[in-house]
Amino acid sequence: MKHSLVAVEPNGHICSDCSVRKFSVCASLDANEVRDFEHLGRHVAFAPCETIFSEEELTSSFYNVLDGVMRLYKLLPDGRRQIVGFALPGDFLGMNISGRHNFSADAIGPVIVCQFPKAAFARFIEEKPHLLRRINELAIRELSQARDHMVLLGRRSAEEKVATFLLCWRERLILLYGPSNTVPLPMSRQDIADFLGLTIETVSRTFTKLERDRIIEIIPGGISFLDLARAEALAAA
Amino acid sequence: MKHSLVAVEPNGHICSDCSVRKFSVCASLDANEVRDFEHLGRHVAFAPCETIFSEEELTSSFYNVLDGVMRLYKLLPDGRRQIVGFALPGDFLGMNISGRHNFSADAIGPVIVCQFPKAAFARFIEEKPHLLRRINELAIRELSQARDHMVLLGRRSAEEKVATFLLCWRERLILLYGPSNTVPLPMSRQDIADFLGLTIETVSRTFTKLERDRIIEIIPGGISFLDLARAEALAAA
DNA sequence: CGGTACATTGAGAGATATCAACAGGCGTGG
DNA sequence: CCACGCCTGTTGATATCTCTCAATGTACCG
Repeated sequence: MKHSLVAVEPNGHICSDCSVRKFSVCASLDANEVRDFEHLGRHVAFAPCETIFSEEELTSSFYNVLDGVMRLYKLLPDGRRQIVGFALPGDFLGMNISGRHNFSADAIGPVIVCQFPKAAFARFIEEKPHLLRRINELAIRELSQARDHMVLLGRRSAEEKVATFLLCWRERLILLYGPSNTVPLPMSRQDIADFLGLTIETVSRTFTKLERDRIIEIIPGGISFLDLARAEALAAA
Repeated sequence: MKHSLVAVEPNGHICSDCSVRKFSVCASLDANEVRDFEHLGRHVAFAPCETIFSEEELTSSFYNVLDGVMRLYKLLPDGRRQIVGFALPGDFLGMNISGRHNFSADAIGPVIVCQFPKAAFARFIEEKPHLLRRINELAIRELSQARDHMVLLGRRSAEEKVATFLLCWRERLILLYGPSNTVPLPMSRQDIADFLGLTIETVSRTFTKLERDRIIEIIPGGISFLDLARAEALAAA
């Protein structure tokens, strides 16, 4: 794996133009604060499959995803993997209590992040209670999603899991890129399986079944919904 | 179900004497602030199985658990239940983005909470960034626990689930009440099953198996660890 | 003492995992 | 440009774990 921590724009970026500003922590900052904020972060690009940070590693930076998709996961000692989430543009990563990351993060495709040194960020936040409030808001939202995912992992069948995943993923993409019934899936079947607590074979079979039932159509790099209503019925069940 | 929202001490309590102060959100407040804080909360007692709040209900209050154990859960439309956590003294409940609770909370045994009207609490927090920071800290810790639980739900066997649960529950009780190899389990087998994504029968069988293997001993209202090392080996696996 | 709720145990079924083979796409290198 | 190999995904056959259904046991309480 190449280790290409390339700074794309060494502090030459303009936050006020940032494409993820309104989704991100920075949404809470006013024009003046954004100017100060610009000196804090630097854009960094990661190649597909590169690791942004690993579980148990000391936290030296926080990250704001600008472009691309990341998988966030935890490993058991014997190698079993649980993906705890996928990060999309606007997501803010790295907050923790212990000073160590409590999950790992890989780039799925090419990824660009805005990286903030932890110490400088902590100093900046010190006199910005509204930024803290924004971060808190994001944490609470994530917590709510985490609980939803617990329900999925603990109490749903394979078919329900896959249908729910496809619908939720679609919703997230709609928020970012606008409505569409075609849903790109940049992650592998293995990633989906590890997210849903299934095996790759079960995921594959379930996709095929949903296609046979004319609920989705499998297309290269994603799926397309043929019958959203029936998909939602499966997911709600 | 009786609806006994009895105010135990109608604002006659003294926060500085509070048993959960050092575990709770209030830990971040200094002596003066605590005095103001006292006027905000009121102690409320709930009988076993009473509901403190329900999912989707409008959030009118936040709650600080003072005594007892609560189950926090979500229901699927068809009645399947996933317990997303158990609340113990010191836990702070009710934060959300949407203005509605995103899970339900029942008392397991008798419970006493410190209830804060949402609006008053929001006003109080306004000029107390350290309280906000404390709340954020608790949210981030919970998020980390939620992710750990996702790994358990998605990737662990029944035996691993039960062993992990017993050990984690023991750790939490140790933090509150000091070390012991005897672990009270105030929740029912059904609660444990719904927490671990199992059925009651599987939980019962697994308890029995752990006892046959001389790892635990089942006692009325709880278990006792006979071989902590082997339990930890099962949980780590 | 009987009843009810909870827990345990057993037998069998079913969903998902496991193991194995095969197919398709893509890049590389001849 | 085509052939080969690799990687990912799909499909099939079988195994296994956990669930389901049913019966029994146990503790608590009126």
